Amino acid sequence: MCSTANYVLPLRRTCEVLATPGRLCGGVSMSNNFSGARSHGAPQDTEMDVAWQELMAITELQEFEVATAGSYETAPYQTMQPMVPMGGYEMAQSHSETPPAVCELSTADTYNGCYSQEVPVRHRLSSHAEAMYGHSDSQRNQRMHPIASHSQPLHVALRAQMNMSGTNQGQRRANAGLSQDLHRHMLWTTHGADDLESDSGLSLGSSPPLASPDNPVSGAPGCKSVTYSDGEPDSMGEHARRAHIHYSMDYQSQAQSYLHPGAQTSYISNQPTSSQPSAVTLSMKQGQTTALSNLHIDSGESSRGSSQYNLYAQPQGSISSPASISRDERRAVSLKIPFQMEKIINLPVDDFNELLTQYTLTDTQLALVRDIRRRGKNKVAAQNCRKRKLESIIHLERELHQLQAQREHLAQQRVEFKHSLAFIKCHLTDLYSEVFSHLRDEAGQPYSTDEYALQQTPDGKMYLVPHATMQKREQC
DNA sequence: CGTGTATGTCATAGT
DNA sequence: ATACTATGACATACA
Repeated sequence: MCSTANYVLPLRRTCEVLATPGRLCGGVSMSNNFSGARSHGAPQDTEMDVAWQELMAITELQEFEVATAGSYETAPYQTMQPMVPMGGYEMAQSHSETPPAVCELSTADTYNGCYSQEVPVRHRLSSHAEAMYGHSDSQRNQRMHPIASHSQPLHVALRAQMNMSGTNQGQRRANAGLSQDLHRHMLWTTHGADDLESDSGLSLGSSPPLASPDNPVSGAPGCKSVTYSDGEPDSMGEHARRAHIHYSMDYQSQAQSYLHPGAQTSYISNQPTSSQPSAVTLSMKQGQTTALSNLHIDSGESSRGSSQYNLYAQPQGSISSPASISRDERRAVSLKIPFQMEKIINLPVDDFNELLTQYTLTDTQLALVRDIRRRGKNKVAAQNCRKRKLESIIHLERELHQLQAQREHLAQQRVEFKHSLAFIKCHLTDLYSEVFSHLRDEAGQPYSTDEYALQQTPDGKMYLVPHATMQKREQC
């Protein structure tokens, strides 16, 4: 067993730091943080390493080391501005894993300067982050309009997402699309409908196909083989669509008359002449925009979509005045559903059922009404779902930016700590040399740093220890 | 004509 | 069991 008493060299007091012979008291301005400091020929280097290890034992620094070593940064955000050097330190120094051997920072001015700038720098960092990402507190608390302030990254993210799903889509469309089309084709063939509805608006399972105006109800009410298709020629060309304008006008004026009784359209010509298509079309657009405004939850939406068709030969690019009614509305008209679409969709279920009891509806009508309700609710749900999705993307982007700013801040702190540590090491070296220079042996001669080293015990006492003894002790 | 976006619809799981 | 909601996937219109 090795004991301290065996190798402690009694020291004659040669300076004020020696309170008792053979021991140095903690009067020296050495911190206990460096209690493990020892000397092996080159005392500075070894002690520095120990001190360095202790400092790096700080959790935050370790974590930062890991984070830095991970190099997980994403390419799109590599363009962040370089870290702002702290005080008089250069960034190049921050990447030097080996502390400077020569203390160039051993002036109090430099040391103080290192921290005196911390607050301003933090402020600068914060401002920098806000400038980069627009994340002032006021903005954080305010609901962002999608695409407004993050249009580019949002679109990038969205595109990425859509592309991802699109890839999947492409694979599925080959199969699912084929099977669905086949399914539809069989359905329509079965029901004798030659007017294929090319989009997915056809209810495949929830209700039977119904009659269309083009294909007048081939069966009596309740006949399961009829279809409520509006006969919308989805698959026909624009020319063919325009050929249906006459029919559509009558059809929709009828829709206006009792689907939206509150928006009677005196401007609608029940018998539009082919010589006045433009004027009639314009009137229809305006009237329907008003009449249908209640149907669309999100008033900002255009009429685009698979179930709303532009039958009125709108000039290309003019989408500001949606001029179509939904397919379900036309279906409702064709089956003479005596309710407003808005009521069908938005009434509470009890009121809705009560409404149904007030009329005698055929199974076909009933099925259509329920499908209209389901589709209407689902449409709103889809709109909300997409809004949430966008907001979620925005939130994640914001979080990403905040984390990047935090990372940058931690990098700054790391630079600060490194330089502080370098300074402390230099200061420690100076103190060590100073203390050692004051020590004298019994003959009044100074101790050689090659033969002795100062060592501090955990209780703060300082000992002058021969190197040979220390080596033995290490072997114990 | 190909591509991206917006929207409606369906299917399905969960509430 | 029924109605409703949420969401992925698909289809379509449009720019």
